[in-house]
Amino acid sequence: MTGTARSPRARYREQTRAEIKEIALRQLAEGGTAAVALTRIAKEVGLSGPALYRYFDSRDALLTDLIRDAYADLAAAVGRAADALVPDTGPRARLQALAAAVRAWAVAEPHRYLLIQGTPVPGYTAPPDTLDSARGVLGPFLPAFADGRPSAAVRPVAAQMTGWAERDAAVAEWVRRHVPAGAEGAALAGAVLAWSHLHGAIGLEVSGQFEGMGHEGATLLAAQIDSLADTFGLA
Amino acid sequence: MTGTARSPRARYREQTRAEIKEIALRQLAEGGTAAVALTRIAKEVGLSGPALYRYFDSRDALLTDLIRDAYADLAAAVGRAADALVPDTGPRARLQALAAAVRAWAVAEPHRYLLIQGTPVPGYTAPPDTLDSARGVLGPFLPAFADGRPSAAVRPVAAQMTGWAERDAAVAEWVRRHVPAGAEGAALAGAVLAWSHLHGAIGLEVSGQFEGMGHEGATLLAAQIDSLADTFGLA
DNA sequence: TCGCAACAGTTAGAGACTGTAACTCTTACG
DNA sequence: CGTAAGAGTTACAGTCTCTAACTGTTGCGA
Repeated sequence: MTGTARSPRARYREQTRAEIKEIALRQLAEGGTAAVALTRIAKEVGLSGPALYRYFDSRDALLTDLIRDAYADLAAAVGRAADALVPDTGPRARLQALAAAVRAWAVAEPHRYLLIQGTPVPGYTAPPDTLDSARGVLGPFLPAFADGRPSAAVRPVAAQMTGWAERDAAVAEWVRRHVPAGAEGAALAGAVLAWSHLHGAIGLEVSGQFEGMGHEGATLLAAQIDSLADTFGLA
Repeated sequence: MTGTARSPRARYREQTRAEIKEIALRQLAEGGTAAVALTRIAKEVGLSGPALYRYFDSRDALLTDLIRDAYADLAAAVGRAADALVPDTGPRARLQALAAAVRAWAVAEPHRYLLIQGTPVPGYTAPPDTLDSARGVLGPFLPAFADGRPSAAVRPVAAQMTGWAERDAAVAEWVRRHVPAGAEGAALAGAVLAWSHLHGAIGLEVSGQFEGMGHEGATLLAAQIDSLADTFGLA
């Protein structure tokens, strides 16, 4: 690996950065984004205030790093779930497994999920690599739709997605890494729809809007994913 | 109406509160929740700092008020859309119209939508009347599912919803106001699923995650709602 | 081996913000 | 018309981000 162990100084630096992030995550879990305060982190790590600016350009930079980490972590979780599937898993079961993996990650670390999905923090500091990160999460979903036959309801989406893949070479290349040629539109549409379903069901659950009702979460998401599989005629 | 004009003092008070909220909304639109600052509001309204605490107990109280207003506004928009439907509108068309109304409101005022759907602000200060507010938005969706036949995919959700309605009298009463008896489970399931679909598609669009792709938003939501109508066998 | 540049850390402080305390002026109303 | 409630004020304590200017340390090349 690159960057793991260079000079002793660089190693120490990485270690301190990691410690800062760890404390920031704890604060995030305890009080949301607003509770992440550099001064308090500094106190906890035994440094005095401005020293943290040696490690992060600003509070926003720290949060951005946290966001990137969360995306990577989620993508890894999804990837692990995909790898754990037995080879002859049907597309429907694959979909359910991947969706469950996303939800499990989100429920286990709600604050980190909210960090990803909520409005970033200040204005719209959408980092440019957000799209790539989303691709990392969504990639394993693509193959499930390779043999899908989109119903009339979602065919307009598939058409738009085909157009997108034709215009954007990077996207086309990404899709082609997961899916045989010819199925780009359907696969993309399926992935985006899956994303939207995940965002809806998990977002509601994680922001605690399912308090009164006998908590389902898993049931709701499973139902939506099952419907999605129906919509694409998956086996 | 009650509370419109009482004493001259009370009237002035209401006026000032309204002015404060107006400025707060502008700040919200310009820089997100973090940009709403009492001191700057005070400066703009011509008062000096702590005077605002005569009108709002705290910054959070102000934001909570903004959230309540946003919910009420959205519910009103949905209600208006429902009232505008011609009497013999089919359930599928009704669903599409209501969903489009929600999306239109959200796209017109993204910051207010994010205020509603995102993590409130600090921790989880979920106001107790959030559920009622959500009901106000969701109520008009219920009748669309009165004659619905949930598919196997969503039947587990309907079952859970039936159980919920049996346990929670307030919910049961609310549902019964919109839907004939016997259809509670299906109607509730449809409404919650619709909510989740809306949350997913609109949330992604409003947080700007659809940048690269040929912007759809409306297409995606329409497709999801159409699928939902399929799932419930709506005409 | 030594010198110095890059690095890690410090204190001091400016500026924005939330919220409290103590006080004064004004006005509605009994 | 006297007074209590309300609207507003200044002063201030405390938290936070971030900059400036300075000091101590370390590792690396000459």
